[in-house]
Amino acid sequence: MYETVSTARAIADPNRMRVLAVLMQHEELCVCQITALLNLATPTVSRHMSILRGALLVHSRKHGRWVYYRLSPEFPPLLRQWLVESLSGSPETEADLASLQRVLACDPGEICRCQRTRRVASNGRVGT
Amino acid sequence: MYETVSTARAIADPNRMRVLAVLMQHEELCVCQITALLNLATPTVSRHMSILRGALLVHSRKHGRWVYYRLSPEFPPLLRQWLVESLSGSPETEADLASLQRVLACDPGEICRCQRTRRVASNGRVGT
DNA sequence: ATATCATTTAGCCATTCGGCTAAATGATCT
DNA sequence: AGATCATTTAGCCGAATGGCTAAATGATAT
Repeated sequence: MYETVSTARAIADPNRMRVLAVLMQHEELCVCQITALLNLATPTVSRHMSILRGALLVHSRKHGRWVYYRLSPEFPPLLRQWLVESLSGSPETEADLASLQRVLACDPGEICRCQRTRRVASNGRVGT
Repeated sequence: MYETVSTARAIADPNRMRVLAVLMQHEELCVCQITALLNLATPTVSRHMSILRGALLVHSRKHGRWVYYRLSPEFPPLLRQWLVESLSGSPETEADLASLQRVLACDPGEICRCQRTRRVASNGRVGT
């Protein structure tokens, strides 16, 4: 039963649910793409993804410096069906799928560069 | 989407999941019976149940001083199927179903009396 | 009307969660 | 080897969670 609870806890967060909804439509995304989608700090996204991985809902693959995430093959089918049924058409999901298209239009390297720049810029501005 | 998240949050707690698992087998239980099953303080159970009701997973019916809870008719069927599949056979669920039989063997008035007594006893013993 | 009783609400406390920044890791490229 | 870079880990902080006790509520029964 604790496995079931841990699965439920994993999906019981809006940002993690958004990631899952998107991964149901797109197969595979790297961390920086997810970061762009959720508009959160990279470490925050990384922790969310590790929670999803801990619950076996998501699987990660390392390729060079990039880490790609996709839904795990053992994602419970009924749970997935419920999420699809329940999320599809919601304004938030629609908006995320639109963002996804914009994210996919850039190459990942570009996205990372932007994220780095943004970080540095804000650091520079904050100092004294 | 926030409704979906709130549903997920509602089931993302072991004690609430236990209640749901039991209500899938027994249709209707009153608060004192659930309290006996979970072995928690009554107010704690009451709050858990109000969270489940808030997520529309559970429906309550008042009869005299007693309040009876049952699964809501609009409990998402796919979610329910997943829970059944995922929880059935787990040791915790088995144990709870066994407890359920013991609880059902008593009449609810008796259970309430016990709970009152227990409360009073512990209050009495703790003093000074 | 008063007392009793089942449940809920209010309020307290320790723990968990989710965000962030800074530092560590592990891989690539000069 | 050393620099650069994508991601993860560590650690901090305020908000939410889940437990409890005490008090309030709303219904019966005397």
